Amino acid sequence: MPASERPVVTRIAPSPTGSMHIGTARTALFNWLYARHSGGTFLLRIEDTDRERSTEANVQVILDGLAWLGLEPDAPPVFQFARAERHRAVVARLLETGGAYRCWMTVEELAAEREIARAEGRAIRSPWRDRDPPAGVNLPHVVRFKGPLDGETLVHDLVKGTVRFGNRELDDLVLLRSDGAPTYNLAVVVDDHDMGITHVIRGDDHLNNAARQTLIYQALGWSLPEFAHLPLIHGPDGAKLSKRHGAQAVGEFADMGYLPEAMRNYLARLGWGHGDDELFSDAQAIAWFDVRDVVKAPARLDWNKIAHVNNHYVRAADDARLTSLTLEAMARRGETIAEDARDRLMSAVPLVKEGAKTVLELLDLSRFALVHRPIAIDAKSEALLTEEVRARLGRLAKHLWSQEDWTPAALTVALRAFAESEGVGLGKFGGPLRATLSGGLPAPDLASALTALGRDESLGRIADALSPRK
RNA sequence: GGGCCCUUCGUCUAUCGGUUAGGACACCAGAUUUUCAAUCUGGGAAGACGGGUUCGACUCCCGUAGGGCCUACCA
Repeated sequence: MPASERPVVTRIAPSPTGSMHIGTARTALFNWLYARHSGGTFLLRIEDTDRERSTEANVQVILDGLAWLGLEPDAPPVFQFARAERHRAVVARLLETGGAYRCWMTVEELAAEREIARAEGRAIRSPWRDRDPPAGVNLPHVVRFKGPLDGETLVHDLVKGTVRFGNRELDDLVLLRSDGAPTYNLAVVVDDHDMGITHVIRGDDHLNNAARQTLIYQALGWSLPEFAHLPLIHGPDGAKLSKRHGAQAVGEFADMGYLPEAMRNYLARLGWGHGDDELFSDAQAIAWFDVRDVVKAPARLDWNKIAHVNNHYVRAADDARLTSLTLEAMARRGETIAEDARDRLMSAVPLVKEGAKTVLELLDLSRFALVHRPIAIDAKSEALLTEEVRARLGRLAKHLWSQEDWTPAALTVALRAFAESEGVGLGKFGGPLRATLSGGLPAPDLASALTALGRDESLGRIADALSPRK
C-alpha cells in the first residue's frame, strides 16, 4: 500500500554526536505537528551508527531536548546501532540479488578515482562493479550499492516538488564498511521501512540522499515513503547557524530563558505560516499544519522576533511557574538564594512580567525586590535625594506609617492624597521615592513596588535612605 | 569542478495571472509618564537582474547574478 494511503507515521532521527541543534528541534516540531494533524504517530530514532562520535550523554541531550520542547515521541526510541544485524541481512539480500557488490578498492585507489570522476563531472565508480573477487577473498572490503549507470531518478518531494537526478551523478555508495558496520544511507532506508514511516520529513541537506535512498528502496522492492525536505535555518546574517550567532543548541535557548511553548510557536512560524497568524496555540498549529505549506526558502533566526513571541508567552505564563524558572536561573548563575527569595519573587513576578522578554529578564526586573537592606543607591538616584526632598520623604514615610491597607489601589490613593497635602504633583517625589525603594534598579510603578516589597521592607528602605550616611 | 535547492520590506511571511503588494518583528515620530518597560497613534520600508508567454505577471517559462546543500568506509 502506498505510503500516502497508510496511517501517518513520522520520525525525528537525530544522531547523538553533539548538542541538539535548533534546526533539529524544528524538524522534530514539524514531524510532530504533521503526525498530530493527521492523527498519526510520531517516532524517535537515535542514529548512533557513528561509534566514534556517538555518546550516551548526547542521547540524553536529545531526550531532554525533546522533553523540554514538549515533543515526546509516541514510542520508546529505536537505536539504529542495535539493528546492525538486520541491516547486514538486508545487504546480504542485495548481494544475492545483484543489487550490491563487494569492493576491494584501497584508499589510494579511491582517492585517485575520486579525482578522475570529479574532473569528468560524474560520480565515482568502482572497478569491482563487474569484476570477479580477488584471489584472497579474506581481504578487507566494503559492500557498495550497485546503482543504475544511466537514466533518471525522480524524487517527489512534498515541499520542493518533483526533483530529477541523473543516475550517472549518483555514486555507488558504501552500504557496509570494511569492518562490517552499516552506513547511514542503508540504515535509514531499512529502519524507515521497518518502522513503517510514511512521511520522511527532514532537513534540506538530505535532498540529495533522497535520490540514492530511492534507488535502494527500488532495489529492495519496497514502497517509497513520502518525502518532505525542509529548508534549513540560518543565522541572522544568512550564514550557517553557528555558536557565533548566540545559540544553536536547544539547551542554550532553555538556559537563556525562552519558554518551550514560545519556541514551538516561533519555530513553527519559521518556514511555515497560516495566513497572517503569528501567535497561536499548539491546538491551532496542529489543526492548521501541513508539510505541503512549508516555505521552500531557508529562513534566518531573528532574535527580536523570538523575544517578542517569548514575551507573549511569559505574560501568559503562571506566576508560580515563572518564579520557579527564575529561581532555577539564579541557581544556574550560582547565586545564593535567600530564604524569603521565593516569596519576594512571587510578589514581584506578576508586576514585572509584562516587560520581560525572557526568564533572565524576569530576574533582572525582579532584582529590586531581591536585594537586601540597606540597599545600594546608585549615583543618579542619590542625586535626586536633596535636602528638600529628604524632608518631604520623611513626611511621606510618616504618612505611610499610618497606612493600614497595603494594596496597590489603596496605596495609589494614599500617594495622591499625600501629593495633595504637600501641594505638589507626584513628579516632585515619585522619582526620589523610587530611588529609596529600588536604589536605581528598574521597578514597576510605585504603588505596585510598595506592595511587592511589603510594608516593613518599604518603610525600612525609605528609612535607610533618609538616615545619615555612614 | 559537478549535481541539486532557493530568491517579496532589514527579518519572518501573505499573495496561489488582474491587490493602492497585506500582516508581524525591528526601526522612526508623537501621545502617556513616578525610572526602565509596557501601552496607544502615526510613519518609512519589498517582488535580485534580463528576456520571454499573456489583453494583463510577484505569480508561468528561459537565462544571469547571488545564497545554500550535497559531492565520506559522518549522519
